[in-house]
Amino acid sequence: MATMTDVARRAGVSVSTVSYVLTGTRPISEATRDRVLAAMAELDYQPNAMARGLASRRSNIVGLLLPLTGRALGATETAFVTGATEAAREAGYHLMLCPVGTDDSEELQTLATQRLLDGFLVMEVQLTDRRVDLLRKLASPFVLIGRTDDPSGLACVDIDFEQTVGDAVAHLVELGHQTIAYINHSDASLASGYGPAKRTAAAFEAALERHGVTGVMVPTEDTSTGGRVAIREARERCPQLTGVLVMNENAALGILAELREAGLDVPWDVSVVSMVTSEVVADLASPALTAMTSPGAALGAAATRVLLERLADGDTSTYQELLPCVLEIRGTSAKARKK
Amino acid sequence: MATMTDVARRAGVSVSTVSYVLTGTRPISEATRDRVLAAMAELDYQPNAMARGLASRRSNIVGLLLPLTGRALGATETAFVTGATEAAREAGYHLMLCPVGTDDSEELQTLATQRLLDGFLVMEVQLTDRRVDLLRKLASPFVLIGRTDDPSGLACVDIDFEQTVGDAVAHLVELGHQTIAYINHSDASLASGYGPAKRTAAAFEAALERHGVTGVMVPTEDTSTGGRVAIREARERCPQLTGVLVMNENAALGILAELREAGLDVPWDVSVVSMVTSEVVADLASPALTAMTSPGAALGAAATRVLLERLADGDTSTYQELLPCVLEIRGTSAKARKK
DNA sequence: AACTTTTGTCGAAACGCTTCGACGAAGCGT
DNA sequence: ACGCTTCGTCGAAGCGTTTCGACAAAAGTT
Repeated sequence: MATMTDVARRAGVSVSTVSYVLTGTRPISEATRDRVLAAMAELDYQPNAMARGLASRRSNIVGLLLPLTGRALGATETAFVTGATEAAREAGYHLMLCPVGTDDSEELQTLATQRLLDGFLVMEVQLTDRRVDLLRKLASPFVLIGRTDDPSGLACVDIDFEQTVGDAVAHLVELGHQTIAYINHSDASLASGYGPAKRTAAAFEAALERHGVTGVMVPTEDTSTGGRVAIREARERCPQLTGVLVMNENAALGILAELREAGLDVPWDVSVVSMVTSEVVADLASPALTAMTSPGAALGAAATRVLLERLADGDTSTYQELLPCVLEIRGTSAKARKK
Repeated sequence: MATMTDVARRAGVSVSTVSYVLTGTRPISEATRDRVLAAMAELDYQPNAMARGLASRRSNIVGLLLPLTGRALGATETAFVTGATEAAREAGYHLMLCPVGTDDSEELQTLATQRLLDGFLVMEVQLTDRRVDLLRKLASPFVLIGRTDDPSGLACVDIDFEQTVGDAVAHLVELGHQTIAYINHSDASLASGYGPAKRTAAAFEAALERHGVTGVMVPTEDTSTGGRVAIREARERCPQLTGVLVMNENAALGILAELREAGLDVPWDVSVVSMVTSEVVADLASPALTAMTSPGAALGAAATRVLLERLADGDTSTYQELLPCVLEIRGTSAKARKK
């Protein structure tokens, strides 16, 4: 394995010159640069990442804090991860997956003080999140995917839930639906202060009011069965319901099945709009789900860009970027039947 | 940030002694060890990962080579990634996601010669895979998830497709199904030599013969629509067909929808068994899919363990470990109707 | 009792890079 | 032609560890 010293010797220059060619920190004459570059090529030289990291105090690696709950990642999260990874690579950075529980401060502290990572992307942010306090204390640069209840002083990239719910409800109302159910995440998420659950709940209320239509919110488990149970409950509480908004991809499929078995036709009897849904899952359903497609990859890429920017210029001010899910009309929404 | 020198000074020993306490490379007296440990605790000392990596030539990071095709990862792949990550962490290692195309040798070479990673986990292995040759040439330790056509001299961990297909067909035959369709991956995958596609095709033939039943194989796209098209074709070619084996989760849902719309009842008219399927997706379907559940997380963990073992003892001999998918009977398979 | 080993510790030399200060050679305004 | 800045390069001092050789003291071997 060739080292910088080898390159320097071969090019007839000093080690520091080689380093300057590599990093561009100081001007180098064209002639010298060419000689150095040639030497590198001939020797198949690759800078040693560890040595470089030690000397420069930057690893060019960012960590992705991802609480692995044991259950699989949804398509949205996956897209996020891949988006972030790609964006990092394009900027010459690497992405390290860090399966650290939301309140495993021990582990996170170790990770952050090891100097292995230049900064962090924080996923699955809670409304009050201990990781945020810790990272702040340790002065590690980080960007949240999501928001705490008070995002001042933080850098966040998140889905614009208010807008998304608003657009979804608007879509249903435009189609003539006057009674709309919102199948949210579970009671437990709501209680634990999970941001998306709380924000969408509020946004749903607001949207109903704005359009002067009525509706119910039913929290439920993020599973197919959860969807079945929820739609049953919703129809009991609101028999005249013709529009359904559902937070969870998995629940959406359950809802479709349950409605079909109840002898109701989707979209003609009931329209269903699924939120924060990936294309893959939307297409799995029959008919394919009309959905608010989550900008998973875009979110990941945006978050990464923001983090890298901040690493470069040391900026630490408040920053917020909200990306809406975009309405993708497929087969589960249609004009409401005349009463 | 405290360094080892600080700890040494505080404990009244030399730096090397502190290092020995940390790494256990040489015997240290109980008394000294305690003093050092105490000093570390008082100073909140954390070894610097870069310095350690430079000096020891090991980063304690393994790379996961994952061709990101742009489309999202399936549940199986996701489980694999999380399984690997967890296993690595338990052994004091980190996992880095490396989105490197199957034939982006350039990128891989850079990655491997950078000395950032101690070894590689290789996903999405092709029957003839250039990455394998490259890693071998560079003498980078690696473990394949999957197999090349000639796995001699390699370390592989893979799904036992032969066994899995065998079990699935056996299940259908036991239920009395005499004509079985196998909906495989696409023609393109087959042509490009994608291992799972080819291996299952062969295993399917063998299983049919073994049980003396008839069947067809239909390759198709890994989408819901793909499943619809394929089942239509299968029924045309084999009208008496009552059992379906399907490789792809997404296609499985399409098949269910198509059969339903054709007025056929699953499982009573046709039984469907989905292969290499995750629980989440299986439960999404109505009825829930009878499936060969893929051991995603277990595979990831196994691969990681093998890799770390090899890193530790420098072993480089052939190794192969095959994990079967296990049959999970849910709602889409039942006794064949008497003719 | 005279040896060899093992144990516990130290000092110093790497590991392969970045970065700082220095310094001659140009380039420039006057 | 005189200082002044800018350019291009070098040497050397880190960065924070691990690891090697050395060595005294303790423990085993005959």
